[in-house]
Amino acid sequence: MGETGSLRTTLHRHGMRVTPQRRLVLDAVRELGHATPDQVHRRVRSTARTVNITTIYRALDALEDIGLVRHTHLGHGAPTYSADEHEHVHLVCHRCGEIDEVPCDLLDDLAELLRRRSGFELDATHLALSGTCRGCRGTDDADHLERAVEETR
Amino acid sequence: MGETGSLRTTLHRHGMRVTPQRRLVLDAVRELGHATPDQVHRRVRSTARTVNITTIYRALDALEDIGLVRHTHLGHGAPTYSADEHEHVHLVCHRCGEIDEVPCDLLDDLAELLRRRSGFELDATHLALSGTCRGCRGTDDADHLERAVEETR
DNA sequence: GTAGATGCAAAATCTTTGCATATTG
DNA sequence: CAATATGCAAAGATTTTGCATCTAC
Repeated sequence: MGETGSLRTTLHRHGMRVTPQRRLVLDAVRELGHATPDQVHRRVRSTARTVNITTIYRALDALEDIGLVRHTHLGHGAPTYSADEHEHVHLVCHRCGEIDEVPCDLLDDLAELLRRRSGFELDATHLALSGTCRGCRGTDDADHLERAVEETR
Repeated sequence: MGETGSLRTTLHRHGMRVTPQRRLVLDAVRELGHATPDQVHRRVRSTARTVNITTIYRALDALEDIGLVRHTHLGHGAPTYSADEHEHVHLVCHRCGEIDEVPCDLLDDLAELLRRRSGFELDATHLALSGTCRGCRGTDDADHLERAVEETR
């Protein structure tokens, strides 16, 4: 009842209604960790066949408005949604596409720096950092090196 | 001839050809700082009316392949491309959409941390950090506070 | 009962692809 | 001349909108 209570009260506080579709969407997001609207749709459909993709988009928007889910852009494609409580920073390898997750508090120092320097309040729970993962580093370094050397002369 | 030389040699090294369209696209990206394919298209069109949006996409891909431009996802919409030399971190306000830019080296410590911890080589030049800008912090904080208080009881 | 949500179909975006033609090296 | 790039039209993919119907409260 805890989870449900949270959804119900949070929706009500914003003058929104509790519907089975919204419950299912929130459940799907929580179960999937992070997922695109399409993935959420598929998940929801496995329980309720008739739910339309339009409803998924609208439910995700609604849940995001009230702060129960967030979205992040992990790569080229569609945004991925995740539950509010599912907090971590994504490390996206631009080479192989692999996504690693690390705790948000690794960014505490940076957050403090940005706050002081620019008055910017970093939201580390939204974050995707791109770079090269351990596995790809060997090859990638070689590539860059070759290019850099040729470039210099 | 420096700029042009770089484009020419870099393209050639990858077995690609120098075309007016590619030059214009690269120029546009450099002039615009960061821009969506559509914005690049408009810019290029102001000089060469007939250049097709398809060509913009292909040119951006080509230039990205050879490392002269990169793209970042700043928000919901289209990716924005920027020139390789145009390095900075974007601070994207999820409230008002404003984009601030700060030097990459603010992330040096974090990069070192991630390298040691996860073997991940952070590419700070690709980066968009989301959060709340100074201007929006007042309102946003109030919002969160209200919500947090109600949530707790 | 009424405001708000859903489903469906259609439109709007954004991006990619196929192919004939044109251009670069 | 041969390999590549471009333009155009059409197809794909993703997301949004309009509207009639339905549902939560």
